[in-house]
Amino acid sequence: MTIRTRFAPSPTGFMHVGNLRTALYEYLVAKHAGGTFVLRIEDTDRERYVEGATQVIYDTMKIAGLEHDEGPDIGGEFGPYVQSERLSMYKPYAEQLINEGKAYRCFCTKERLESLRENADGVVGYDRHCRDLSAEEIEANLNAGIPYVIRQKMPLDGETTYHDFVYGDITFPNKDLDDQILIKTDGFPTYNFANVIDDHTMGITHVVRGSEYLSSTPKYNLLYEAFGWEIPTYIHLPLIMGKSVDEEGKEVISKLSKRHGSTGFIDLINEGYLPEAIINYIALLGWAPKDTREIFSLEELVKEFDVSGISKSPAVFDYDKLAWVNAEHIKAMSDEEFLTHAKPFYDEAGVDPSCYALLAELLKPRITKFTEITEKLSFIKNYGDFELELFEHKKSKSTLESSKEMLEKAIPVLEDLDWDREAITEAMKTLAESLEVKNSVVMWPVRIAAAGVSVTPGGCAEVMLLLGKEESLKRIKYAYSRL
RNA sequence: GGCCCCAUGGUCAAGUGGUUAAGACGGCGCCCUCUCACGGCGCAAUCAGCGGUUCGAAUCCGCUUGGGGUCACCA
Repeated sequence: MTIRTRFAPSPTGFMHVGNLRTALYEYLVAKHAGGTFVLRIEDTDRERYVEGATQVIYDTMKIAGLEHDEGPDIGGEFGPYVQSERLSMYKPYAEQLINEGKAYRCFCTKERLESLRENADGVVGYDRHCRDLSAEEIEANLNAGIPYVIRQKMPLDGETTYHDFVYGDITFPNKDLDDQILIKTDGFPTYNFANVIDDHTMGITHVVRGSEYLSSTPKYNLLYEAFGWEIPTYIHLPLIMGKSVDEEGKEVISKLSKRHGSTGFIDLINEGYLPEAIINYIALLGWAPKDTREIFSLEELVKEFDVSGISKSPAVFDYDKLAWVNAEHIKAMSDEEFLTHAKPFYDEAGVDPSCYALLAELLKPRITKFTEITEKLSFIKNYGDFELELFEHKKSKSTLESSKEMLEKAIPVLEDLDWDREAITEAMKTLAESLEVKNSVVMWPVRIAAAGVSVTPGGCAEVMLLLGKEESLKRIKYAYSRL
């Protein structure tokens, strides 16, 4: 039997990383076993419909690399894959249940249900008022055109146990199960009902979803049983949590949501995180490989993923670790790949194309996100009357006096030099040697004079290479004049 | 509040009766070094508590505590 999993998002226009992580695991569960990954759009809530939101889902899946085998855009033999196009098929299933005495029409008004809740101490469900209406009453209500919903008859006693692949056996008392609504007044199915019908008719074998569904799963199973359908394998995932601070300034941990900052996939991308790094990181939230490896490509995850590595406890989303994973992916890039990402920032910083190779080498170990390039290279365009104290550096044995002397000696040397890395470095070392001082005594002031800032991505030779011979000498002479 | 789930350092986590309780992020220190990184080395930091079971518990059981989830004509 081939494994079939599905990702069933609602088109809200926003792909939360929690949803993406669920999609990723669904993809991995299927692909690791050579199975099929299905995309289904759950758009039954007409009030929440957002224009273009479905496209956001396609785009996100594509950027993330989670390509589905069946879906609204590419078809498949179990279509349609958009719930709103399947609307006509749900009600007959519910009516079948009514005929078999497993479901019933409920004519209660919303007002009645609300008052039911208001009068209760705690939170209680429906009082099953319409469960045993007589045939005459039903007939009369129907003839009077009173709107109704269809509810499932839950067993009144006993308990329901189901097995989850990661949480094991879970048992619920049946009396706590509400007579859930299957079909709404408007004739549309509820999410839970449509889900079961769709999963079954689409041949889904493994239901992978967040653990917030743990407590509604018995209801799903009772539905499968009512129809006599085979119950799928359940794989519930630990929740992704976020840290935030409440009104009293206390740190609280709760299900990751918008209040925790950038939690949308696109937000993260805009902040400079790589899709593959995000995928890599969220794969590690709630799952651990058999060895201690942490950096994976999607293909490698498919190969290494194993359901037994999924943990049960919630995981807090850690931006620091995400940043580290991102940096690791950057370091592993080829120069060509690095350039395609860095190019926009190079253009902004005013980088000469002849420096691309050098920059790849300099920047790869120095940046966590590509967006940091702008700041790292700002010295190329910006140069002014920086504080002369920058020339003083205790460890490098550099002082204002020594700096003045070193620049004076370095200028003529630099002037008739072939402008390449080896030459510059060697010349500076030779100069230091001839003056019987440490390398740093000459290199420090030269670098500071050229860059105008104390922190640069590279040493004096690299900085001057990025600036070019003319600009470098111009700056150094100017700095010398200020001393 | 009822029900369900969870519980190893600040965070992610390995561990399935006998280990000096891995590893990673972050933090701190040292080395390398013309700055910053990278890299290398090292340090601090964890089995929530209490009872059992056992020759022996992070590992099994119970209770307590703590955390989370869920209780819609939303998905």
